[in-house]
Amino acid sequence: MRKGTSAPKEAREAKPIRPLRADASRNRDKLVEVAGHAFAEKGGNASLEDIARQAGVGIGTLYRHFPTREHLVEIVYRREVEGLCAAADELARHNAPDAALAEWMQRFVDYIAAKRGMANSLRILFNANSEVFANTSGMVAHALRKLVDAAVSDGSIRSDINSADLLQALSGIYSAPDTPDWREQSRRLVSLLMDGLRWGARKAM
Amino acid sequence: MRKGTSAPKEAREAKPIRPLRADASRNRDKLVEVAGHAFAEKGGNASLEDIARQAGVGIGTLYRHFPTREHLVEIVYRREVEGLCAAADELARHNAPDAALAEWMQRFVDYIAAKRGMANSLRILFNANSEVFANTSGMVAHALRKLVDAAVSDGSIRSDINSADLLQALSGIYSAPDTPDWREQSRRLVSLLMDGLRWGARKAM
DNA sequence: GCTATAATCGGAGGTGCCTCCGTTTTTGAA
DNA sequence: TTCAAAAACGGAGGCACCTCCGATTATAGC
Repeated sequence: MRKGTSAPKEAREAKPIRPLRADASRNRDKLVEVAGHAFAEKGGNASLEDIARQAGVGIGTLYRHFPTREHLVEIVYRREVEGLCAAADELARHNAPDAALAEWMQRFVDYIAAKRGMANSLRILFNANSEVFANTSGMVAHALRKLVDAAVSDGSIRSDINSADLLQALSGIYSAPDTPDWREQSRRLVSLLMDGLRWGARKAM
Repeated sequence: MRKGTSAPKEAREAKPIRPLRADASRNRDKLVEVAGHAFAEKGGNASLEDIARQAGVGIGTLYRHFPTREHLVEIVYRREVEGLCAAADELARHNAPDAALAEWMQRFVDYIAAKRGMANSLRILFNANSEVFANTSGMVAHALRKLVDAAVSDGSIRSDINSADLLQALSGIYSAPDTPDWREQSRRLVSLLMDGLRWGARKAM
């Protein structure tokens, strides 16, 4: 939030009776896409006017679709979580179960790295509207569980661990302090976790 | 924070070798005073330009004294905590110990009520600079302890409770959700606490 | 294809943030 | 008292936020 005296926003996304008009829908998609890049690059307070400009629409259009900065952050956030979770299925189809798990966790780290910049907006969102997070964190847990279960069944990782434990470890990564080499450190940590998981698995390495 | 692309602020209050020039000191005091009212009335993002205007100085002067909004919030906050704690001694001098304690807790509630508006700035401050809070919360604890100890010694409240317990209860008030009748509810709660404290005291009521 | 109309666009405008720097004031040493 | 240097003042300027509403455009029914 920045503007001084304005009252708290209450505008909620009215459920459209009729589908979005074709141009509107196009613009909206473009805005979300551009915003994703902008937030990743410049953090959670990238200029909304820049985003509108890059998407080739007026600032008014941006605000009609997303009444507040947080609305936009939320959509971007949700879209990326969905992407991350979809990638889990994709990875599982094309890799050995343990490799899929390893790769997915690395992507998780990258994903979190991108989100650190918008931490502040996400926090505001969290206070206002925590159901979004309930949904999305549920999705992440589900994706992780499928990968872990597959790898356990396959015998490529040990069976005395469950996905909740692993999620706990990954959460720790999220809340670690924001040092310059955070990303590298986290990637090493994930490697370490994977080694631990493979050690003592039924299937020899 | 609102401005988009600006880098994080690092400016710290340089410790002045020489005392502030007379006019500067006057302006600074006036700014803090006006800011106190403004934050209480309009919340933590009252317009800084308004504050400067009301204090009769230019916006540049405000920013020279307080490089960020949070600096100003911090000073106001600290000043008010000090006032609250000083009031404890004052109350103790002019009232019976239990009355002093009761009154002080009510003032604590009022004080918190005023601060709810600036919760967001305080949170940012807290992340950046939590030593301020360590100091001030220590002061509050100390003030409360003196009042409680005096009332216990005097026999006007029961002795099987300590000031830390009471502080815990008061903290609960702080974190309660922000309903419209928050203040009234909290005042009643404090009354209730006081009744509990007096019940079973050595000295009959 | 044509048109009425509902939906959408887009940018001007008012406000706030913060910085920068020329101008003014205070200070203290002569 | 005088005056040069140091300190402080203050507002213009550039950018961003968000709102409002006249202009534009897609859509549905004919």
